[in-house]
Amino acid sequence: MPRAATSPEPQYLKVKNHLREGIASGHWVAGDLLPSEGALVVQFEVSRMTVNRALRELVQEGLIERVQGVGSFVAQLHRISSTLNVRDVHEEILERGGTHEARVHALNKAKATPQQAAELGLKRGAPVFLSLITHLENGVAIQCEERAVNPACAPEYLAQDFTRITPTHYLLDVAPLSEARYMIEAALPGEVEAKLLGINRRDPCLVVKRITYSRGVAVTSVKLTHPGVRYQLQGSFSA
Amino acid sequence: MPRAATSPEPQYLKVKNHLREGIASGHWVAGDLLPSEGALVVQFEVSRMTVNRALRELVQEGLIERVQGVGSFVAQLHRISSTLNVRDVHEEILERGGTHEARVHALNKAKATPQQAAELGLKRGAPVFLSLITHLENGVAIQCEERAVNPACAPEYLAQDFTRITPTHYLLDVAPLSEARYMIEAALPGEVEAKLLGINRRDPCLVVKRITYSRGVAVTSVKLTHPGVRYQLQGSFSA
DNA sequence: GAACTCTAGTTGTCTATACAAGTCAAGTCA
DNA sequence: TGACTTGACTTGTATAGACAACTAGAGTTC
Repeated sequence: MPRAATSPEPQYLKVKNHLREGIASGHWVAGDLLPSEGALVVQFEVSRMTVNRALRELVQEGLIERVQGVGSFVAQLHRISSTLNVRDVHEEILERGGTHEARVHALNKAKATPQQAAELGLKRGAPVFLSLITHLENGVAIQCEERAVNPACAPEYLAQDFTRITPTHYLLDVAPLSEARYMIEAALPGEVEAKLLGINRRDPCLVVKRITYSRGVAVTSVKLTHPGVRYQLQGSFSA
Repeated sequence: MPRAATSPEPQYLKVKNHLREGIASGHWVAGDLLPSEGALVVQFEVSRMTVNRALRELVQEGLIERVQGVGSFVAQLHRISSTLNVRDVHEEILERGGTHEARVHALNKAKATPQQAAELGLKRGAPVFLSLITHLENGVAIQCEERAVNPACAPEYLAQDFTRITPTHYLLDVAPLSEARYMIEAALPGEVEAKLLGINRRDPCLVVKRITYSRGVAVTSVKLTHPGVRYQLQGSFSA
């Protein structure tokens, strides 16, 4: 049977929205058994593949859970999860309509400290590239970026002009991102960070530590220090 | 044609992994044109629906982008995005193997301050329910929870025993979650928070502010203050 | 050269069917 | 009673084909 030709909204979305609304409205609550694929096929007069796609996507969105042989259930919505974007600061500032300026305070080769070696999977004392850069939005420092780079992944790192391209951007170009670990905490700035950010050592900072991997190899570890008074992470979540 | 009966890994996953690995290995880099569905159908000897599913899921994961009439391309991986779970503190502590204890310091009705009214979409001076609770992990305070609740959404809020069930959990039971906004920042604790958390007023704190909505109506706004030295948000991301 | 048409190739959606695999309860048999 | 079988129902995956919507480039016409 050919589909209704003048359908603006795809059929699978109709099924999906029907279930979504039923959950949002409380018609089905967490744990409830939803209609089976077969029942939805009859109700919406579509093929099972279409219903199946709708349900698979709802699983993917975390709204429902399915058990083979049993049925589909409304998921426990007892967690508020949201996509946190840890983004290139340059793009982020431009998106806000601000101007971005980077100041390179250090860019050199050094022997890895034990911590750096552990984070990057190098031998203690092996060479690493280090950079210390502050990022300014409309002339005000909002991020202090302390970075250690695995030389094997970006041999030309020291030759870059980081006032023109951010290390994040450069490294993503050089080494395809495959994995990242991050940690967010509140802390007081060190002496260096306080000076570079132009803040008092007692001013709280939002610190993001991140290690990124490419093809299973640690490329870089970075500590991003933001003045708490000038920087927030924001986001929203929609069921 | 029947599928190969003894296939442990589904066909669509084979296609998906092939493309994923090609991207991770740098065989295709950001912006590259990927093989068309038709080409993959020939290469893997599967139906187009199977290839299509693989590609749709890769779009969903942000690894590729598709343009109708043109082709499929490797996405710009210039953002590290990760699912941030802002979870019920009770579950979170139990998952770490710790013991959770809640202390209710206040639980009362009051007139909404202008800020509370604005956040919850109420009239200034309208009644709101307020609670002030600290959460302890293994006897140590790790979170101070200051909450304002829209009475229309949870009329029985004041009658709950929040030493037994967390407000987060109770509210999610009463009002199905549909949307949330959050903000994460570093700040110094107020006098009350410092006292309740047993920390110095100069100790930096990780503050999460969150407003949650149910069916478009604001249910609750909450400010969660964590001692920076005892609490971190962590996560990982995998392409 | 500029505007238009046509066409091959691509993705987006949908169908009808099929078999595999898992669950559960009713029925059967020792 | 207890162990086993059977069958109905569910989801998971896969197929072969179809039409729609869109794009880009080649070809045609003016």
